[in-house]
Order: sequence, then C-alpha cells, then structure tokens
Amino acid sequence: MSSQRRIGNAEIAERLERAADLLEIDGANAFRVRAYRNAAEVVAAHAESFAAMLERGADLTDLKGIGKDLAAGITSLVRDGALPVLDELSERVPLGLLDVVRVQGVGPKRANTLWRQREVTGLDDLERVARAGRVADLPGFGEKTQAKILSGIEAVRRRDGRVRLGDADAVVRPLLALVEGAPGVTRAAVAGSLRRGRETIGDVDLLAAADDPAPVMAALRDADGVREVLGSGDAKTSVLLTGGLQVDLRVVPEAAFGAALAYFTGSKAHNVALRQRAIERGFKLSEYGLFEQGGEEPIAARDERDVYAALGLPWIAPELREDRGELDAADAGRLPELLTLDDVRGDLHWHTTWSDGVDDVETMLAACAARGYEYAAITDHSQALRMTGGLDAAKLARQWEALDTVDSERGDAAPTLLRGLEVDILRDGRLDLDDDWLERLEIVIVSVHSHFDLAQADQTERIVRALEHPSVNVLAHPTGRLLGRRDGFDVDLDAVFEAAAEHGVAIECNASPYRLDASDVHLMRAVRAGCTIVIDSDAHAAAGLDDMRFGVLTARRAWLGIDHVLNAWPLERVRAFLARSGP
DNA sequence: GCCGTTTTCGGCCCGACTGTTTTCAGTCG
Repeated sequence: MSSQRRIGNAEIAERLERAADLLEIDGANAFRVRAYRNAAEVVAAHAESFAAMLERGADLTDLKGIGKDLAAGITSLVRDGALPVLDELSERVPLGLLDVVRVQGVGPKRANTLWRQREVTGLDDLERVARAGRVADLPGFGEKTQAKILSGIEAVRRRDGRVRLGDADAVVRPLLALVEGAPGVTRAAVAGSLRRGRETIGDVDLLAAADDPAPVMAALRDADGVREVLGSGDAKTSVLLTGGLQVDLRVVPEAAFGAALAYFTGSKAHNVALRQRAIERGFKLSEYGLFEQGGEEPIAARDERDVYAALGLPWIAPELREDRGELDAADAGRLPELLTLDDVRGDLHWHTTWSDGVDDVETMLAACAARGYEYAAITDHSQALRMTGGLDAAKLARQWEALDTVDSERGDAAPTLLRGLEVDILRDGRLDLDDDWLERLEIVIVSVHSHFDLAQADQTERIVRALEHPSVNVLAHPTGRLLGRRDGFDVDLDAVFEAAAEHGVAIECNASPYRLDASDVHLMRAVRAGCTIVIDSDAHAAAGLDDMRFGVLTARRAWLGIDHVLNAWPLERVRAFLARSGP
C-alpha cells in the first residue's frame, strides 16, 4: 500500500462543489456548472472510495454523470491532490465570494456584479459597500435588496450552516402540531431532508393540505420562536426561527397532497430523475401532480403511492430518495426490505454510573425493557478515559460482583444482560485492558478516543491492529467525528472495513445525533466489504436509548435490512457472532 | 461538461416569491 494519504470521497465531492460555485460566479455555462454539481453528488453518494477504484484500475466514466473531463480531474485529485480547473479558478475568482453567495438574496449573478462593479471580494467588502449605500444603485439591486443583504451578512456570520437531525426533529414537532391544528388543515407532514433522515438539516420543510391557505400561513408566521418572516404568499411561507433554522411551509389542496409531499421530500436529485422518467413516458410531473402533456387534470396526485404507481414504480421509502440507484431498483422490483425500529431487538452499547453515565444499571435495564428489548449490553468505558471514571481490571471485578447481584434479582426477566466494555484503542493499537478480562467479556467494543491527529497510515494501522485482537467484537464510531464540531480523524476506512470483515468485527452505526458514525455512505462501504453492522445508542442516560431511531434512519439510508444488522438478530445468533465462531 | 431505443449535436426539471421592473431576472428550493 502506498504511504501517501488517500483522499476520501467526501473531500473530492467538496472540491467539485467548490469548483461549481466558482464557475457559476465566474459566469460559466449553467450546464457545465450543473455537471460539476452532479458529479459531486455522484462521488459523495458512491459506496466505494474513488481512491480504491482508481487503484484497482476502474474506469470512472462508467459512472453516470462522469465523463472524460471529470474523470481526468478526479484522477488528478486522487493522484496529485489537485483539481486543475479549481486551481485555475482560484487564481482568478476571489474565494471570499463563496461566502458572499451564502448571503440570502445574493446568488452567483449578483455576486459577479458586486465583484466586477464594486470590487467586492468577501463578506467584509460587501458589508462596507452596502453600508455606504453603494449596492442599491447597482442594476437589478435596490434599497430593499441592500437592506436584506446587510441582515443576510449577519445571518451568515451567526449561523454555522446545518442543524443536526436530532435538533431539527425536536424543533419541528411542535410546529407540525401547530400546522396540523390550524383552521382548515386536513393533512400535514414533514418533508425535505428531515423526512429523508439526513444527518444534518439545512432547513425544515412542512407541508399542509387546506383549501384556504391564509389561516395556516398566519399560524406559522405568528408561531412562537419565529424571528423573521422571510416571505409569505398563497402557496408558500418561509420563516427564520430564533437560532437560525429556516422553516418553509407549503400549502396545497388536499387532492395534490401526495404529489406535493413527493416533490418537497426530494432529494432534488431524486426529483430530477423521477421527472425525467415522467417525461420519457409522455407525462409532466410537478408538485401539483402527474399530468399528461398538455393535460389539465392530474393522473395522480392525492397520495405518494399513486404518483409512483402511475410511473410504474412501487412506493420508495424517503430514506432511499437520494438518486443512488433507487429508481432502477424499484423498476426492477429489487428495492431492499428496510430495517425498521421494531426490528431492533437490543441495544449493545450504553453507559452507566460505573463510568460516565447518569443512570445506574437497573434504571438502564428497565428502560431497555420498556423498549421491548430482548437483550442489552452494559459497556462502560475502560480506564484510559480518566475523566469518565473508566474501569480498570479491579473496578471491572467490582462491577461484575454488582452485576451478579443484579442478575440474581432479575432472574430471567428481559432483557438478557450481556457484560461488555467499551475499551480504548491505545496509541499503538494495543487495547486498554488485559487479555484475561478481554476473553471473559461477552462483548468487547473498541474505539478511538485519543490521538485523533495521527497521520492516516498510522491511524489506520493502529485501528487494524486492534481489530486483529481475537476478543474484539465491535468497532465503535469508526471516524470519531462530531457533527458540526469536529471532523473525523484521517483513516483509510476501506482498509479498516476489510480488516473488520476478515476478523468478524461488526462496524457500529453510532446512533447519537451528535455522531451518526458510521454515516450512511460509510455503512454502504462497510457492508460492501463484508462487514456486519450494529446500531447502538451509546446512551449515557435512559432517555438516550431513544436515539436508536436516528441510527435506524441512517441504516435505512444505507439500504440495510435485518440481515445486515447484528442487533436485529435473535440472541442466539448474536452470541454466535460474538463468539467469532465463524462467518 | 454530460449524454444518447430520436446518439456526436443539441438538448439538459419545474414553479413560487421578491424586488425591480413596465414584462422580468434573480434567487431559492
């Protein structure tokens, strides 16, 4: 293996996206821009890493959306770390304009005008020029636009972009209830990326069915927590909440609810593909329904299922709607049977007061029982994590004595308690517990909590070495990322997944909304490498067990079903896996 | 820049809202 660092798909996609932004600001052909954006999505969503594909000599142009030029660009990015078109653009177009187009009301065209006519090269320039009143007199601008830009600059500076799935979910529940309860509303739903279960949400999309949109729109405009009304008409209202989250509400007639729900659930790429399919069949698809060309009355509109059916497809679960092959799979009758929350039989990673949890074992077990679990694993931290009160051998022995008492008092009550530990992977790949204890534990989770900044080759070697230990069962949060706070450490995940598959180690989908690690795309890669997946709440309190649903959403986005997921199996099969007695 | 059961040119998804405009461009999703 080459010692050079391998660039990840996410990073390739980010560069392509940046190239698209700069091309657009530069005034390039719109379809060329789209080609770059499209390619970025293809790369980000692709299960195998492009670095690995090139190593095995794959032809990138086999992928739809990647032609000769983009294949050459990506190859250069992987081999030399440089995307020539991006380097060339970066010399010509000020990079600060990438921030300027994030301001509400400023797109590429206006950014270009600001740049050419006012020498704006970043947010600070823009603010200065706008404050001096020299934006309003530009062609196509005006007083209102200038004021909007000034407040938009503040918003960009304040807002760090996307909101975690769990946070958006918490905010939207009361708003949905409000919309559902508004006068004349017959149906309401969450749409957009929140419905698709994406790990972070850019803004919240709500949909309501009502004959008279006015009262619903008013209800949202007047809702608690609304800081600013960005726009409001008969079909759509957009508001900004305190905290910076934008909420868009669409109101449609009941008869068009399904078409609108499909449309506003997206993803954009899925919609484009769906609309393309409609065109091929002589139809036109919009948020108002599926129409014959020139037709007035929709063929299908009331329910999502009707729209898909009229296009010759079964209903596609929202989590799959990312244009990652779901239309082809649906067309061929090969959509996956997706995992559901009800399929989850146990939670194999949670903490107690023995380390950094806030609830004791009995409370956690009762909470697991309340969720109908068959089995559950106590997995406190090992000693290396001093601040968590992690367990060394002596403390583990004391814990087991306590667990003996717990077990004898519980008898055969569900869930069955498995004794485990979340053992730190030390800097050199050794484990933070002696072999005697590792052998006795029923489940050994290993994870990285230190030395995040190792070079990729060292980090990879360290983790692979840990997976080679014969007692290890699960690799927890394999990239160590914290959404919105910390990128994952630099590791060759393909090598890690390969080792995990070889040694019978499951890859965790950590369901905490702060982590969601492995991510949907990484889970796809792990499964492709032959890994078993385990979805864990990593709860540090009883209520945290409910995070399991975010993990299930993520797993569904990775097309996973019961057979892929360890903790959707009966206990005996789980025990066989943990014994590493065979594939 | 990509793509092709109309295949090497000429297309490339659709609509709402706003503000600047007298009929529409730009932005957004």
